[in-house]
Amino acid sequence: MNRTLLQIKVLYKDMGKSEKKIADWIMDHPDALLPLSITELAEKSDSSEATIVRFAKRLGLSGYQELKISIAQENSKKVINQDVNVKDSCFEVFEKVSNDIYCSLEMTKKVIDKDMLDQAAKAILEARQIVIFGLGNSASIALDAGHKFFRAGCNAVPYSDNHMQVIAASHLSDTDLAIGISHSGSSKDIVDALKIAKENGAKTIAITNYGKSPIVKHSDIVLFTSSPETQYTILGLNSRIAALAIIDSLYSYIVCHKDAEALSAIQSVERSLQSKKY
Amino acid sequence: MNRTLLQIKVLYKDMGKSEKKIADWIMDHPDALLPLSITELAEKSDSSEATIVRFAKRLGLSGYQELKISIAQENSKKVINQDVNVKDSCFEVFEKVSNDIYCSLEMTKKVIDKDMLDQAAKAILEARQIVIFGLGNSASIALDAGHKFFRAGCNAVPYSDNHMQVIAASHLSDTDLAIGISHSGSSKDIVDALKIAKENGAKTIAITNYGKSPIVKHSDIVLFTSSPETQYTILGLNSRIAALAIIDSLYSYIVCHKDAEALSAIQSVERSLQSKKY
DNA sequence: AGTATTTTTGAAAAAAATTTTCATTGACAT
DNA sequence: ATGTCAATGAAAATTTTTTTCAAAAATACT
Repeated sequence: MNRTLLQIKVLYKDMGKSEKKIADWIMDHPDALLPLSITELAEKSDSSEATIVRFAKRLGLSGYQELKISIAQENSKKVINQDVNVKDSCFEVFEKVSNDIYCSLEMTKKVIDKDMLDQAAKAILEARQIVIFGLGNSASIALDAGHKFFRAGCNAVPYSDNHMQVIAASHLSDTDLAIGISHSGSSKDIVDALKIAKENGAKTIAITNYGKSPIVKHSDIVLFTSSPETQYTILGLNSRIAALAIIDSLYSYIVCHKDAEALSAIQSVERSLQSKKY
Repeated sequence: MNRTLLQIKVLYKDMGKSEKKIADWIMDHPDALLPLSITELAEKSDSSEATIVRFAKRLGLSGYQELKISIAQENSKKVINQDVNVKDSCFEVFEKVSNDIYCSLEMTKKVIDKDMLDQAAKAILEARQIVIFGLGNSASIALDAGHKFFRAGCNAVPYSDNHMQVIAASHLSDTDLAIGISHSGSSKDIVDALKIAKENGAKTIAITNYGKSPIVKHSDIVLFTSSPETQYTILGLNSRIAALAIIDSLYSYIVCHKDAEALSAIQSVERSLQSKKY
C-alpha cells in the first residue's frame, strides 16, 4: 500500500464533502488516476479542479501533478477502506492490520503533544523509581515498557495486578514516577492507582487514547494515542501499537541521553543475555 | 531498473544529439526528474521542450507527463531510516520510530508465508489448548497473544517463566498447540520448550525474525518477521511490532471465523469488562 | 430557533506547463 | 558546392494547473 493512499485514509475524516468524493474515487480507482488530467478527475469525482488542488495540498503535496506522481510511485490495487471480513485470507487481514497501524501512527503523530513527550522522557530519566500500571489489554504494554526502561538502566517495575498496583502507588514519594496505561482512560483500577500515586507526591504519566477521560485528571503528563475507527476499536488493537511506538521513542531517547557509565552497563546487559542463546 | 529507463538505453543509439543529452541527464538523475517541469528539464539537459516531447514519443509515450509518471512508477525510492541521535527531540525520535515500524511491516509483508499464516490461524482455531512462550523482550508479546486469543475464546495461556514453559510443554498432547516467540530464534529456553512440545505431539508455531535459526527446526509453522537494521536491532524493537501485527491478524481472523455462539460469548466478555470502567 | 462566523466549494480568471508548428541549422550524399 | 532530410529550438497554440473570489453550506453562538 502506498503512503499517499494511506495518508488519504488518515486525513479522510478532516475532509469536506467534495474532498471526500475525491478521496473515495481515488481509493476506488488508484490505477485509473494516472492518465487523467485534473479536469477529468474533477468530472469523474463530481467535484472541481480547485478542490482537487486543495485536496492535494492537504496531503502535503504541492499540487495535482505531485499527487499523481506520488500515487504512481508505488501502486497497489488493494482496497484500503474495508473492514476485515470472513472472506479475507489471513494475509489480507495482515495487510489491513498493517494499514490501520500506519494510520494510527500518523494520527498519533498529529494528536501527541511534543512538549509532553519531552517532559515524559525527562521525568523517566530523573525518576528514582518508576512503576508502570496496565490491565487486560494494556498489561502487555506495561510489561513491555517495564522491560525496556529496566533494560535501559532505569529502576522500573510493571504491575498488572490491581492490588499490587495500589500497594506500589502507596509506597511512592515525590522522587518517583507512575505511568498508567489505559486505552479508554477509564479503567477504574488504573485511574485509582494513578490518583494514589499523585497524592503521594509522585509524578504521573498517562498513556491513553485521545479524548476526555478520567485518567487525564490525575496525570501530570498525558501522552495521547489516536487510531482509526474499526470494528475492533473496543479492543484498541491499533492504539496499542501507537502506545508501544511512544514507549520505543522514550526508550530510544533515554538510551541516547544516558551517560557513558550507564551505556557501558547497558552493553554489559546485552553481553550477559548472549549466554541465553544458542 | 524500470522499463522506461531500459527503453531509453535500448533506443539511445537511434537518438539525435539533443535527445541523447536528455537521455543522459535522465539516466544520471532519474530521481531528480520528478519535480521538474518540461522547461526546467530542457534547461538542465541543455535542449528544448520540443525535443523532450519528441524524446517521450520515441519511447512510445504520449508526452512529457506520461514520461514522468512512467519513470516514477517503478522507481520506488527506498525509505531512509535515519538513526536516532542525541540532538533529536523525543518527537523526532517518535517520527523515526514510526518510520521504522512502517518499514518493518512492509518488509514482513514480503517475507511472510501466506500459507503458513493461514495454517497458523487454522491451528489456533482447532487447538484444544494453546500455550505461548516468550522471554525478555518477547515476554510482552507472548502475554499480548495470550490475552487476545483467550479473549477470543481460545484456551490460551502465555508463559514467561522458563520453568513453567517446560512444564507446560511437557503436558501437551497432539490436540494442542505451542507458540514460541523469539526475535533471534536462538533463545535456548524457547527453542527447548518448543522441542519438548513437539516431542509430545503438539503442533508448534514459531514467530521469529527472518533467517536461519535453531527455532525453525522445531516448528511446524514458521511466521517470519523482518525489520530494518538500526542501532537497536539487538532489541528487535521493530520486529516486535511486526510480530504483534501478525498476532492481531490472527486474532481478527479467528474472531471472524468463530460461530455465532462463540461470538456472543465474546460479546458478553466485553460487557463484563465494562464494569471495570468509570 | 435565528443569527453570526467559519469553512467549504466551484466558476472563472490567471498562471504555468505542455504540445505543436514551423523556420533554421547542420550533416551527409552527390 | 548544393540539394535533401533529419534534427533542433523559438515561438505560438493549446491544454492543464493553480489561484482568486464570491456564493453556499456547515458550524458555533446566542
